[in-house]
Amino acid sequence: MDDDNSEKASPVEARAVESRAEAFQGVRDARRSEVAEDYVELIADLMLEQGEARPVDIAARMGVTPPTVAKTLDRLARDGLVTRARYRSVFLTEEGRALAEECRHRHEIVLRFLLKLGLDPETAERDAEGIEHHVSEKTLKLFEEFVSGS
Amino acid sequence: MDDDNSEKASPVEARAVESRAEAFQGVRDARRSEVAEDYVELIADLMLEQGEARPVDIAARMGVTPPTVAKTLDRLARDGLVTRARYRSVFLTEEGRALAEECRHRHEIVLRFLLKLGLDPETAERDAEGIEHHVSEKTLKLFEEFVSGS
DNA sequence: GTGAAATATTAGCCCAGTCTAACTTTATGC
DNA sequence: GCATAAAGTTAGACTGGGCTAATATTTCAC
Repeated sequence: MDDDNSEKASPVEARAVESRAEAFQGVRDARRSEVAEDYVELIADLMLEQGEARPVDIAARMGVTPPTVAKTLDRLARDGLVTRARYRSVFLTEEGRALAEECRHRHEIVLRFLLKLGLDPETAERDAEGIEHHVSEKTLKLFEEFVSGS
Repeated sequence: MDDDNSEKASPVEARAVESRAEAFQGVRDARRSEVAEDYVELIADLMLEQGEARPVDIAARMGVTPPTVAKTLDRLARDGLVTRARYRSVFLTEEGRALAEECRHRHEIVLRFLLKLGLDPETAERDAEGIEHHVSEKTLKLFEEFVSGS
């Protein structure tokens, strides 16, 4: 594979290694914010549907237990995405609303893209949920073009 | 939004909630195995390139520190994906090789798909890294068709 | 073959995200 | 309006995945 086959890395190789490492770094960063994005998106949905976002409903839709929701909401509050009062529903801050809107938009595009590609709605929804957090702006743009194109 | 606007959920709504919860559950499952997949894929690459996979090289390419690699490798060994001896390179088990091959295949398809869509190689590599773990068999099939088609 | 450099490991810390069990508060039915 | 049910919280545990600092081992140059 190498021109020298030993461990003295060429500058070109070093650059490739670095770039690869950055890619993984990026994926890890995305992972960290995934849960937060899922929550704010869901909270926005619930507020639309029911006028408020109750932890018990968040738990049901996320498929986790209420204590997990509580801990996560504390973190979101700490990070300025939601406001909450004990034993009350949770609400989005301005920042939270903005993030939710951005996520909804991204989710929408990815979903429509998958559907246009010919995927069944059920699978499209599942895959979109996982994919949406890992799609760069450039890719999203291409997805958008593909959806509206022809 | 609702026909009744109260909290007594209809069976249809209950089904939707359940389905949503399962989707998130699936994403969480995928997240759990992502790191393992990245490691076995990388180990396979390194063995091809250099004949062996050393922790120090894994660390460099993953963009993490050697202790993190050590801990992860222990987990992979526990899960039967790699074998290792102290102070020695790591090797894939049969199961690990199979997983690596499957990942390589998936990665390849996702990457080629993104490139065909018109994405630049750098971004395509980054996005593929994140997306590949969240693509269902059905979607992969569609990607494959898209790549070979026309 | 020995000493320095490179590599690998261990110990110990942190945070996120999940859980169960136990407890508190709020909401509801009668 | 009170008892009970529902919802929310707290406490405590576990796992994964990251880190730094310190230690152990191997490799390599000479």
